[in-house]
Amino acid sequence: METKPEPKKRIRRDPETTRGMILDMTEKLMVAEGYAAVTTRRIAQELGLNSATIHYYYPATDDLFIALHGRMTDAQIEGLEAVLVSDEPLRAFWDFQSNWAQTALGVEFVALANHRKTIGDVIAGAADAARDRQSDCLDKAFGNLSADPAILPPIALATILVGVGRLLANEERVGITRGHAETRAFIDWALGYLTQLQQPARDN
Amino acid sequence: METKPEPKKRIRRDPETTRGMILDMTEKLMVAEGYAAVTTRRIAQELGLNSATIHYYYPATDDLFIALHGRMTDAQIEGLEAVLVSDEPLRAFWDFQSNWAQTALGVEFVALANHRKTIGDVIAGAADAARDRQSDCLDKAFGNLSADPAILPPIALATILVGVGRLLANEERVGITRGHAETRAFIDWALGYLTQLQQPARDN
DNA sequence: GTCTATACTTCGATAGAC
DNA sequence: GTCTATCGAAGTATAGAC
Repeated sequence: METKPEPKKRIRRDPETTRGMILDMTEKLMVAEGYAAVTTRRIAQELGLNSATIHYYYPATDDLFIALHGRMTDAQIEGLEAVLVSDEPLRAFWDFQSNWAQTALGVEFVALANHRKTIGDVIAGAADAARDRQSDCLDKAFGNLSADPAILPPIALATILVGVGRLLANEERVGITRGHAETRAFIDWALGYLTQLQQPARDN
Repeated sequence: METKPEPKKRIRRDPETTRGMILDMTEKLMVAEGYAAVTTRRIAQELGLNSATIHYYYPATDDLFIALHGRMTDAQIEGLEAVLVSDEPLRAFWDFQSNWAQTALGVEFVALANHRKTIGDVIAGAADAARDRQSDCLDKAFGNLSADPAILPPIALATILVGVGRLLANEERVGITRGHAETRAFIDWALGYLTQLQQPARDN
């Protein structure tokens, strides 16, 4: 006996609420299962929505990724503002980079950029801008972070901290932990050293 | 007028040759377009083969990834052996990590591990072993690389160089270059400093 | 060892009812 | 604004001819 399934209730929501729900779920899926797990059907299923609804807000899947990337970039800038007003800006920057949950998201976007050339351009431009922003942030908070500023300019320090932070976050996500404790210990020591180095210069 | 297409010629190859061709193409696709671009049909098309042939050698797609990962790990170990006999092992290690073409491949595998939990375990175990190996390598070539070995043990240095090297290689692949020159300059300086630090200790 | 052919699945995207 | 329904493309995997 085939019984015709009841038609699903149509719940009318505020458009911005739905947009937010969709982006939240996209982010969740990307971090937990990788960008390839993001499909309009999967998002709809997780949210109890219909896949056509996803397409209503984001006509193509690329639109979805680009929108989420924009939101991520905004959040990153906000986070950096907080670093600027911290007591220990350098350490705050490191904590932000190495523990920030969205580090994993950034890695997924780089991988995605490699797979889909279309959105690669968008992401590449935003990443360059973000590094400038990171550099400015360290610059304002610290001036120069070495006896010889030519040796370790803020932008190089930012790049290194981002690189190491990403490796740790990314590897820990898949269960790789060898060498991580030793690395964190060294970074911790180095940040203290750099801060100390900066202190006398500030007094002059 | 429908004309029946001529059946394709069946070329008999040495099995190991075909296996190599398949792995080569898989690697090429992963590096150029990301792991999501690796499909049995795509590989077959690029090689002028039939997709069923791919399944003959690697029944499931996961088998293909695992086989390639094993080959990559072997190549990595071979590369490290070369580092051991270099005049400047530390610099050789860095060159190996930051310019090595297979860096991009490693990143794809981490992303893949996140997407497919099944092969994630295999990859995680191999990555831990590889880091041990890297550490051994630096250890043998250098003993301890800091005035206080507790500060910067070889495994931490290996992790940092891998992290920064991967970030640079990975970003350059998608056109992100901000801060890279400054970072390379600093790493270059730091490696020289560490080598110098090591020199007197060797003479004692 | 390599091919043809096919069954089954999942995805993106759209038309149109409500 | 959200649903049903559907098309077409692309994927995995297998059976069986050659």
